[in-house]
Amino acid sequence: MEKRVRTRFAPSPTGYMHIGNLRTALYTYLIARKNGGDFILRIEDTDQERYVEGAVDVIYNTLRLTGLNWDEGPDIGGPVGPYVQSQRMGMFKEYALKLIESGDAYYCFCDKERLDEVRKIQDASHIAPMYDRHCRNLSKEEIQEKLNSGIPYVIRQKMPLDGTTTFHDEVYGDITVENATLDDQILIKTDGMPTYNFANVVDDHTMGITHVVRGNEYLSSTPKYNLLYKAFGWDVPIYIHCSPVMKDQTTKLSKRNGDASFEDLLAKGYLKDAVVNFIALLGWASKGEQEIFSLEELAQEFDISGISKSPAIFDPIKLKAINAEYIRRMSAEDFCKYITPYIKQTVKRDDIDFKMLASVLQPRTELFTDVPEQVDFIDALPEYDTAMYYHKKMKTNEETSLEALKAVLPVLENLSDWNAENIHAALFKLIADLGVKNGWLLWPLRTAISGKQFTPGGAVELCDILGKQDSLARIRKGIEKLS
RNA sequence: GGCCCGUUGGUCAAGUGGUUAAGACACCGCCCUUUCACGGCGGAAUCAUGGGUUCAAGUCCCGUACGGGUCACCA
Repeated sequence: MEKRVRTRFAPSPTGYMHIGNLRTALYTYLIARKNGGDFILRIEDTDQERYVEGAVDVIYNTLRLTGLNWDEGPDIGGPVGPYVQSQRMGMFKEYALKLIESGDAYYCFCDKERLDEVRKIQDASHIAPMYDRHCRNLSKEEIQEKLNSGIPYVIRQKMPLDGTTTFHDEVYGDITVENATLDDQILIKTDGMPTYNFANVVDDHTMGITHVVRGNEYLSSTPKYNLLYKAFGWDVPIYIHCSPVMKDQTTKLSKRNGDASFEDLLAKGYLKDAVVNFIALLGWASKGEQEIFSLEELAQEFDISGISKSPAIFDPIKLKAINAEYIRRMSAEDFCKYITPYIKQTVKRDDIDFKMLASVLQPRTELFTDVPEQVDFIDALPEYDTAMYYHKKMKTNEETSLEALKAVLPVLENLSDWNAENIHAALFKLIADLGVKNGWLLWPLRTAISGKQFTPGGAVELCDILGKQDSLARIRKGIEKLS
């Protein structure tokens, strides 16, 4: 029987959800769901110096909001807890001791000064900085003596001195390194606590993790992990290393560079589902040509073989396009609900039919935050230049526009039942009567009532939205300006 | 610097030895149209580079260039 798939997202609580991290979480989640397995959340909080208040909540909130629901985690528990790394600290030393017994690790009593000295010499002679294995071959007696006299020690991994180590990664294929290039890394620190590298391996194994998904900065330490699994006699997990999300050709997206975090993107008006969809596509391609996916669809479609090796540049323009696609696919009711607060930022008058306004806004909204500016002409007619009445293709200019507005005014004044249908009928009858092109009449009208170059909707819709009184007042204002 | 990894249009990318080298975003043009959008149609635009293997190379091998990662008692 196949082993049940178990994946884990193991973030450090930094108080900030980086887009690259969220993408890793997403892929990790999707692999679990696709295979009917478990998605586990483990908080790696052992770096006390980086401790940030409320940071764990940022992780919970982001995962919940995006729908990346975990099956086991600190808040809901599970069979292999605890799920907070700082609460697991007791178990690691005995694992390290086992490795000492098997000859895969050793005590090291070197102090900081000696290590610094060694490093300095290596630097000076341009040798790769590495522990010089000074304590690797101490006799049993020497070790016991130092232990007895209470000299502080660390436990280091004993790397093979020759040969090679090969591991397989689902994205990068087989990677082989010379064992001689592997440092005898520290497993247990002077304070008895494990290093990340050690804790990670032991945690992943004891939690039954089958697929390790992480950034490719871990590619170079993976051989050491593999040797650890081998030393313990444990099954090596399936590795999936993901290339980073870039800001441009040479720079990673990062907090330091002031790049967008997930929460920043939401604040900028992006829909959470659009962001998730976009980052899924950043470094992964589906077999088919579909690009818009719900989380459920992604869980169906996701395939590790579609993950790309090369880094992907975060393109805000593409994100915006996907966001616009999500907006267009919303039901009219939902859109109206979402958009109302944004409209209200600039529209204070209470005689506006929001439903109607929303319906003209929907096909031309890419970002909710663009809306306030789009509707800023509704409360009051903005100051505008009469040059706007000139339009080459419409064959209009200031004179023809004056003529057009003068013709329109009485017709609309006499319109008793003010709605889009009637306005349309009246205006097109006038156009027919005058024997002019639609634009000759409608371009100046739209200009007069909006004072804007671009508007959500044409003259008819705008008249309807603004109401009879206001529309007529704006037309008179236009006539005045043009006279 | 040592080691590891990567490189298909502006961007995301398909491609697994034989393709007119998909598709999407962006861009340009046209159509629709009362503006802008939406929608429809079309266009320009890519295999980093040099060798080799092969009847045939974006695809396999070697070198070069460029970019990234990693070399902590951090995670």
